[in-house]
Amino acid sequence: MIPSQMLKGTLEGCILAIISKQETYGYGIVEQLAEYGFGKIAEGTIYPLLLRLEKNKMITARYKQSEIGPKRKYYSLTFLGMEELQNFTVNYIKLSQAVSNLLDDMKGDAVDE
Amino acid sequence: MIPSQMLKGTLEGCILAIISKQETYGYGIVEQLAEYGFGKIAEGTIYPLLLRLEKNKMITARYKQSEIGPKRKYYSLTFLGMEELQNFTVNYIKLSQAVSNLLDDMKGDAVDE
DNA sequence: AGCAACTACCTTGCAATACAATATAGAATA
DNA sequence: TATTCTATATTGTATTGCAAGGTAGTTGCT
Repeated sequence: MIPSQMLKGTLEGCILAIISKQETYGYGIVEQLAEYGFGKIAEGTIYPLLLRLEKNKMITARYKQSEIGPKRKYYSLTFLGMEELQNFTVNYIKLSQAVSNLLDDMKGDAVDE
Repeated sequence: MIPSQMLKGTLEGCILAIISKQETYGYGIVEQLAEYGFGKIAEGTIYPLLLRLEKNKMITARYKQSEIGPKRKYYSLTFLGMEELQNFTVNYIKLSQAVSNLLDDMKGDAVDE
C-alpha cells in the first residue's frame, strides 16, 4: 500500500477533513480511510493521532453508546481544528502542485527546455 | 513553507525524478526544488538523502570540475533507482487520488450521501 | 594581502510520526 | 465456553527532514 513515510503529515490533515464532514470515531475513521483509497491504516496509527489532536485542542470528544459494540468516542473539530484543516489544505495543494510540475516535466523528457 | 512532515517520503522520490531528467549535483538540486515550488530545502536535508540513495544503489556519483566553484558530485540513476522512481510515481498518484477524493467530498459538504 | 560572499560538500543530533505489537474489554454468535 | 467483531489505548521502533555546525574552493572588492 501507500508507504508510511509518504503519509506523514498528510494523514493528520486527512483525519481533520474526515471529522469536519461529520462527527465520527476512531474505528470508523479507519474504515472511511480505506474507502477513500488510503488502504488499511493501522489502529496503532489512528488512536495516538486522535489523542494528539485532542491534546492540541484541534478536536473534542464525547462518548456515545453503540448498538453493536463498546461505546464510541466521537470527535468534532474545534475552531483551532478548522483553522488547521484550512492550513493543511493550502499546504497540501502547494506540495501537490510542486510534485505535478516536476513529474510532468519528467514525462516530457524536458532535457532541452 | 511546506511542512517538513509532509515532505517525508515524497522528497526522496522527487529527487530521483530530478536526477532522472539530467545528471546533476546536490547544490543544483536545492535550486531546482525551489524553482519547482518546494521552497528552500535545506542542504542538511539533501546531502544525507543523496548519500543514502547512493548507499542503497539508487544513484551513482562522479566528480566533475565546475568553472565557478569547488568540484561537483554529479549523480545519475541506476537501474534500481529507475525502478524506485517508477514505484514512487505509482504510490504518489495513489495517495494523491485518495486525498483528492476526500477533499472533494469535503468541499461538497457530503453529509447526506 | 585580507575579507566577504557564493558555491559546494559533509556530519551530528533532534523532533515528529506511522506502525507493529500488545493489552483491555463489551457485544454478538456459534 | 470460545471466537469474532467492535472499540480504545499504550509502548517501543524506524524513518527522515532539518537546524546547526564544520570544511573548503573561487571570485571580487578594497
